[in-house]
Amino acid sequence: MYALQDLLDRVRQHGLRITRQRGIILQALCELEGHASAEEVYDRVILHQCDVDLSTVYRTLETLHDLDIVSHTDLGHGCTEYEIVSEQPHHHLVCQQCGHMIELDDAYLAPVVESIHLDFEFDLTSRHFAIFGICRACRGKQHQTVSDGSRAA
Amino acid sequence: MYALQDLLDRVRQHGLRITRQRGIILQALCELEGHASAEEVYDRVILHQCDVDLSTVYRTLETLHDLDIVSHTDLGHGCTEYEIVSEQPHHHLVCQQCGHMIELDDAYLAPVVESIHLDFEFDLTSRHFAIFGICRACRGKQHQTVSDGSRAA
DNA sequence: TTTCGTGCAAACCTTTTGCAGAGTG
DNA sequence: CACTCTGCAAAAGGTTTGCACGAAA
Repeated sequence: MYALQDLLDRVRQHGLRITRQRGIILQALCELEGHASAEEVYDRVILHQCDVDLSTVYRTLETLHDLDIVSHTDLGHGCTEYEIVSEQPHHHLVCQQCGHMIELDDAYLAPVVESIHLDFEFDLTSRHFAIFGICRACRGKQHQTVSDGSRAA
Repeated sequence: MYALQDLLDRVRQHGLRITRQRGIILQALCELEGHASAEEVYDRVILHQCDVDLSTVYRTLETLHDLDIVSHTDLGHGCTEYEIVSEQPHHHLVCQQCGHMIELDDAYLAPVVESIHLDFEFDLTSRHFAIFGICRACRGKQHQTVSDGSRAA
C-alpha cells in the first residue's frame, strides 16, 4: 500500500489541483497494487462510489505519468497498463500462451541497463519491463502444435 | 536481403498456399530490411504494382508470425512493427524524445536471456526487444523541462 | 473440385479531443 | 475571479471480422 497522501502532495507540489477525481483515481491505483488498464482503474473507481468519466481516467493517468508517479507498460494485453512507480524496480515475464506473469527482480536487468548507459549514453525511461515468452508449463504443450500452421505464439 | 524463395518454401512446407499476395508481401518485407508497420508494408506493396487489401496485409503478417517468419514488435510508434526474423538477433534502443533508434547487439541481452531461461525455465519468444529511453542528445534538453508538469515522456 | 485466401465494408476497441460548464486555489 | 479540470459525445487510429467471390492445389 502506498501513501496516498504523499502522492497527493506530489501532485500539489507540481502546482496541479487536487480534485475529487484525482484523489479517487490515485486511491484506486494504490489499491490495485499492480498493473491495471485504464478500464480496470475506471471499474475500480466506479465500484467505489463516484462516477468519473473514462476520459478523465486517461487524462489523469497521463498527467500522473508526466509527474513520474505512474508508469506505462504494454504487457501485450492489447492495452496500456498503468502502475504506481515503486522505489523497488521490478519487471515481468509474461507468458504469451497462458498469460501467467512472473516477477523478475531488477538485479537481472540492472547490469545490462548499466552497460547500455555506459556504452551508448542512453538512459532508460522505463523501470518496468515486460518480457514475453513461454513459461515452463506451456512449453510442453507448445511442441505438439508447433508445425500445424495454427496459432503458435 | 533475404532469400525470398526460401521464405516461400517455408510457407509451402507448412501446407499453406502460395498466393500472389503472399509473395508480394514477403518481397516487400525483404526489401524494407527492418521494421515496418502494416501500413508501411501496404504502401510498399501498392507502390510496387498490385493492389492488395490492407486486411490481407494484416492477415498475412499474422500468418507469417505464426510460422515464425516474421516478428512483432511494439516500438512505441503507436502501431505494431513487423520484421523478417533474422538469424542474427538484434534489439533497439528507442529514444522517446526524438524517436532515434540505436541497434543493440544481442550480446548485451543474451546473458540475461540465458539466466532467465535457467532460473525460471522461461523461454523468450521475442528475439527482438525495444528498449525505451532518452538518448544522449536529448538528455541535455530534458533537464530544462523536467519539472514544469508538461509532457516529460 | 474442394478448400483456402482475398477484397470489401463494416465493426471493434482503446485512446484522444473539442467544447462548455463546474470546481479549485 | 481566473484558470484548470471534468463530463459528454464524438472522432480518431490501428486492427479485426463476416461474408461471398476468386484462386491454388
